[in-house]
Amino acid sequence: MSIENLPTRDRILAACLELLENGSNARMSDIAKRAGVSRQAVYLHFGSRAELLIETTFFVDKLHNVDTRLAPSREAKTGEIRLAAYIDAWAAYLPIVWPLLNALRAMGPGDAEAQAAVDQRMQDMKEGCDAAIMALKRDGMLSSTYTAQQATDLLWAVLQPEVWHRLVDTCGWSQTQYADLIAKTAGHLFVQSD
Amino acid sequence: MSIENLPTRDRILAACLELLENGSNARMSDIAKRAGVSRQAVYLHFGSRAELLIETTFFVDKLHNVDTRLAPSREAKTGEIRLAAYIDAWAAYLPIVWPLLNALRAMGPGDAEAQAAVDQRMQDMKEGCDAAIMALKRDGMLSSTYTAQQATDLLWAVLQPEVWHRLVDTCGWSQTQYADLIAKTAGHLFVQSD
DNA sequence: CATTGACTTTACACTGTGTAAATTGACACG
DNA sequence: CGTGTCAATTTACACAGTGTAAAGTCAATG
Repeated sequence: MSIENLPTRDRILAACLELLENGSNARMSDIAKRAGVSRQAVYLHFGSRAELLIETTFFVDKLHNVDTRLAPSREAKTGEIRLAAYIDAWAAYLPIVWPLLNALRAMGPGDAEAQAAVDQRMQDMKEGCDAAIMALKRDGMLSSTYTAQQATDLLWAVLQPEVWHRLVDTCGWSQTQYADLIAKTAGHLFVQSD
Repeated sequence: MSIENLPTRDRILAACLELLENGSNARMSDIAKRAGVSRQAVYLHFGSRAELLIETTFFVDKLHNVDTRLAPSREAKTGEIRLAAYIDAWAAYLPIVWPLLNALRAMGPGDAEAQAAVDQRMQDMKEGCDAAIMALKRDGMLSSTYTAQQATDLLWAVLQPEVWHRLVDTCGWSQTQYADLIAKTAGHLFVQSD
């Protein structure tokens, strides 16, 4: 559709994204073909496949107004609401980034650049976890079961994309089931039940 | 050490395992070199790299008496004990299989054989989750928060190797911290607190 | 008209997997 | 003793995919 008329660089990014979302093979030549451009042209814009994939993650972020999605969490009055809102936002974001994170991971440990990009994403996500847990703590609503550290780590670990993928893809959970049940679980684990 | 004197096939398996555990590159030629054998000899015993990796998982299973480890869980009197014992066994097993699962995953979606092997492992693990949850239910000790289905899925998802890896490797949890905290969490989530 | 920039075409180097075939050496069997 | 056979070796090659290099095209701009 709108994939035409775009500047070449964006057309390549869009093509890359599209192929990954389809689960199709996304070799450099596939992406080039899809973008209607020669394979070499791709290297004119991106130094390597890893770089292209990484740029595509930023592309998709922009495309979906990622930071807007975090507003409800940031503006939450209570820790409890913040936690729920954060999980909600992340859950909605997961199906969008999954193909990219997956492709980056699939580049294997050989590609340090790709690995680092994934780790960075995860680290960013952890900040959100930390903020939510801290908000809970501030409210005196953090369950005494765990230290704040542990709670953050645990929440973060449970929110790993692979967990989402297994639940949705293998267990057949719907997107809303995932979001609801994880939110419920996090509440159960981390929110002080008086 | 004992890597010598073994029949060639086992020497190859041991070499493969050793390299993966080291986190070294485990290309076919690396493995062959390590085993003190020509690269072609490896193909004499294993049809492909995927096959070699898969056989190595079985090799490592035997090496660590995997089924013995599950005895405490199987013989548990109560569901609560069964759950704890199962998590314990799995937690101890994780650092052992991790390098292999990782290598198999790293073969990418292109290699269906490798993917299937990982999925099979995960499916086997899920049976353990199911058994534990069912034992809890039988005892009338399954928390009413989730259906048995949901509990099984959730437990299974939390026990994903990637979760373990992130907690231990990125968050710096010790092996025992992981085992204890996950057990505690599972207990908290799934065991009826009267 | 000349230059510049974006892209194309063609060609090649490199890595890693997997296949094929001829060769060697040891051991076992008649 | 010879003969097979089995395991492994050596050498060679095909193939996919990434990345590099260089020359050529074509349109827009000054």
